[in-house]
Amino acid sequence: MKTAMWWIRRDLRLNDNQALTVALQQADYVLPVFIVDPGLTQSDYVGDKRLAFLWAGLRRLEADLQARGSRLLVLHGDPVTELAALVRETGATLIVAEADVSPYARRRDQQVAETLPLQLVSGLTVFPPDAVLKADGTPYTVFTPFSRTWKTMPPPSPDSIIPAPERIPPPPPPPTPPRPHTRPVPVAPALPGTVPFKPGEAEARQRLERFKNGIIFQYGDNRNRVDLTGTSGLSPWLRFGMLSPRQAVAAAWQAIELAPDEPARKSAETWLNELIWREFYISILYHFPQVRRRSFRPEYDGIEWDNDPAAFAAWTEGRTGYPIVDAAMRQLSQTGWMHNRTRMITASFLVKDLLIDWRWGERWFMQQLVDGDPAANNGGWQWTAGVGTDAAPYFRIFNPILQSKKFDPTGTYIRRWLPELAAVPKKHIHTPWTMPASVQQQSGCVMGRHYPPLVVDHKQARERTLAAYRQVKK
DNA sequence: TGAAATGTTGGGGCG
DNA sequence: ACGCCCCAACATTTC
Repeated sequence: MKTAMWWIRRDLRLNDNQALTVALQQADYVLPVFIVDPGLTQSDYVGDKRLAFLWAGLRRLEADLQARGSRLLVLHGDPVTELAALVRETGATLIVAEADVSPYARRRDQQVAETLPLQLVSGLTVFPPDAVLKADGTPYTVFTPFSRTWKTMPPPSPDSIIPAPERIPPPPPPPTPPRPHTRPVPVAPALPGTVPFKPGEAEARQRLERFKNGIIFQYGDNRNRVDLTGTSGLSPWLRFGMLSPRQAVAAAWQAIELAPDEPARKSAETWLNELIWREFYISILYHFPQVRRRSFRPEYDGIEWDNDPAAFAAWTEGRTGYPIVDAAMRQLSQTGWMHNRTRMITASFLVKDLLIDWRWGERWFMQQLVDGDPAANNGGWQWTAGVGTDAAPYFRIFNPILQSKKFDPTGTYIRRWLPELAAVPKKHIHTPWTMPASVQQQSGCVMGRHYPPLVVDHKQARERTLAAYRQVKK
């Protein structure tokens, strides 16, 4: 009788799980195992909020496994060592895992595969990165042609989504007692009260269903409005595979077909495009792993950044004096999530107003975001900084005041995250420094006392950045 | 998935 | 009546 391990990494789901399916097909017993790898949990690019979501997600997965006659084994340590020991103890002849693309994950899996029977299975994306290539066999570096080819490939239909197995047969108890370092999921700092994410695939499916039947049809108009619920909000679940990309894409196609009118159809297509952006950046990280450390266009690594630690602290703590930036940075540190539009605004502000290396911002986002994903986060930052694939031209600089007026027209978002501005009149909400002294008194928001002065003047900052970028251009 | 600077046009006030 | 100027509104170019 054959035992396979299902090595869980970022596929915390029983539905539509290709790795689990392969393990069940190829063995009589399946042993689900998660390894708490200090190389990951103690990285500079990880933070409490994402870890807490992961631990809570594992507990949920454990319950789902127990309902199917199985259990979750959680090991702590180096994956190569732990898996080798576990193979010895259980006599497992196969380890199945969903392939991952980050340089760390690929190095790790390569080491495991040198000595152990590791089989990697697709599932992180709808199509594996090797399957979406230009006619000459090289990878795309521009989004639009990538998405065109991607869309010509057969989409996942609703009935191709693999249902959760009814039973996952556990291996017979091992002859030796469990090793002492086989411990349960770390009792993590519970999710801070303000982090609004309930882990698990049931929650993910519910949210997808709700989104698919309503919000998606106004996505085109509302997705950029930071004061509305216009986005899917599914990123934390996608990040840990509590929702499979195939499930998301199948839902998008369904919505496209069921759309009542043309604008609704366009809206659903726009959301599908966002899912394709995710696949694009995963493909970029796979084919160009060096982007993790360097700009995709290396000439831009010659930029003379200002990198002022005080300015960086003002940015991280949400006290730049620009309300839209500060509101977003507080939303991030309080909830572990930020609206996509404000991700662009705050990123542009760090790079092009403060002239701070985009990697500083990339790291901070990874430390704060529950949905922090190396590929998408890196791609987004390089895009904003104008140093990446298909990037915004370097001279495309967001004006934080105009962006604020456009995408938070009533100031609702600002007031939600910056209570000190709650009573500031609409006229001044995007530019509180323009309040006359009497209005400052009335609204209980005195500049310099209740709210900080501007850390930089946008107009001057813009000129400085254009000069710095021009410098390396020539 | 930008914004600022510069150019063009045309209506209206006014001498 | 007419030309001049101002400037809003829009278009184009530039960063």
